[in-house]
Amino acid sequence: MAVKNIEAILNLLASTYPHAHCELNYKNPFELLVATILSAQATDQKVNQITAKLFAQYPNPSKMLELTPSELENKIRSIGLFRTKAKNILATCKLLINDYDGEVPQTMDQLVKMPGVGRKTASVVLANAFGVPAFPVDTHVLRVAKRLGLTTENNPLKVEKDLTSLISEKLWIATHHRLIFHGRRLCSARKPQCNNCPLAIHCPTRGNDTF
DNA sequence: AACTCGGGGCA
DNA sequence: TGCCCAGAGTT
Repeated sequence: MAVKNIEAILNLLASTYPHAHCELNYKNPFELLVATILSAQATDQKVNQITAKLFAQYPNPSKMLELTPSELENKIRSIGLFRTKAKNILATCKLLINDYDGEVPQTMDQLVKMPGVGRKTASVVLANAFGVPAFPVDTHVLRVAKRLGLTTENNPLKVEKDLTSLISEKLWIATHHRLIFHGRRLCSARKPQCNNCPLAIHCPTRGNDTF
């Protein structure tokens, strides 16, 4: 789809959020993969306070597999969905060791086969850990992109197609992070602060919080 | 498309 | 208190 103000919107996002970045703490692709699995429906802040201790003791798949499911559950219990996430993380570690020599693969097809890894998580790992062009679409991106008129779709994959065709490849991950920051600060799900929004002049839905 | 998982965040 | 959530998987 064509968006007349796309350049202006991208420039305003860049100037408003010049330092937007991945807020998950990690030192290697494996840590980012685990942290991103943990981040589903949880804040990066909560994930970081868990992974700080976890990664110090279990920095790779084989170390992580020294933990039983219930032991790992107890270490991540302070965030939600802990049983599912513990099971998925351990299953993913086994897959990494069995099929990838303990390394994190660098393609979307391989990553989304991992338990607990969907397209959003895979995109985060590809873009942030490997510099592979990818555009993670989460609920913030979904909501903000739709409000800004960058897409009319509701399906995350279709939204991703719209955004990646609309925006130059080298700006994908930066724009992703800027949309996240914007979605948390001003363009929140409830009561968006359109009065203080520097993008309002270009926003077709400004003042309308029903999107 | 509509569930389920789940403790935390926030009104 | 009672919603909703920085997704993914199953039905």
